[in-house]
Amino acid sequence: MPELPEVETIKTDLEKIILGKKIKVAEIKAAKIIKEPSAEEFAGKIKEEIIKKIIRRGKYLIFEFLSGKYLVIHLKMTGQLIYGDKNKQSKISFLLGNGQYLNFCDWRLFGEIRLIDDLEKFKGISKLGIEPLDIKFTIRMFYEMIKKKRSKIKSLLMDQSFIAGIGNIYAQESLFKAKIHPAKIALNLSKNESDKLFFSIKEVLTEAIKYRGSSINTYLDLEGRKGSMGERLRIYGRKGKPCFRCKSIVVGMKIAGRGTAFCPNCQK
DNA sequence: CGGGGCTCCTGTGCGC
DNA sequence: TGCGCACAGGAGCCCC
Repeated sequence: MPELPEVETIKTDLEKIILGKKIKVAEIKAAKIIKEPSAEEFAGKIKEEIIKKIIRRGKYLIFEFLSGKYLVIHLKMTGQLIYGDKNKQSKISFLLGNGQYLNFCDWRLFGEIRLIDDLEKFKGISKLGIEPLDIKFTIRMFYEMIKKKRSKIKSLLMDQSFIAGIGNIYAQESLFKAKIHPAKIALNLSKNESDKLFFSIKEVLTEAIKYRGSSINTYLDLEGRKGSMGERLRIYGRKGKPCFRCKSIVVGMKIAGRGTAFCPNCQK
């Protein structure tokens, strides 16, 4: 799914077109995506809400309404938000005050939408760890955090309660950039490795935002366009191909149930 | 605490 | 050609 850079791209695009607009109606074709309240209640409650602010927290996209309520969206693996005409594949369509639609599309139906009164009462958000691009996330803090952990470093990077927003693509990219083996136990990283990984995370995420995210399979931005970060990925999906750095054959393994590619020569 | 497996879904691609 | 399995950007849950 969209990870932090993809959600951030949608967020900044949304800010340009949707602030101050009203949601007239929500048309619900796949009720299972609405997690709370019930789909019927959701449709009734969201009418006439006016969008005051757009927030990203981890991989969550949040609409803050003038009323003080929040629309919380998680795109999971294949969710998309497409703005414009009504979209045939749309699972939830929001008709806006200007006659345009915000379409939530999601062929795997893993996506989640909630309308809630209090953000912090929602566990999915309250348990999230630090934002990796926040200035409060420091090199010193990162080392303090990882030196207590016995888990594999890649599992840790993808743990949303540890750091919010990194998923399977950018965890692999950050580790490749820092030349660290994805299965290395976190507390065994040296201070130097920890520092390299810290900068790699920031650089990889920043680059991915600059190039508007990776469109490996399904991710599209608000206008239905692909991001160009996919062409810039250095390790994700390259199992069996030569490493860009040393030409060794990239290998794959499963970590936390997820496919993981790494260079056995560069990443120690 | 950590990790493995399964689950929610649909679609694609590969090996036999 | 056809079938069945593995796998896909997420993450919660159970169990060990």
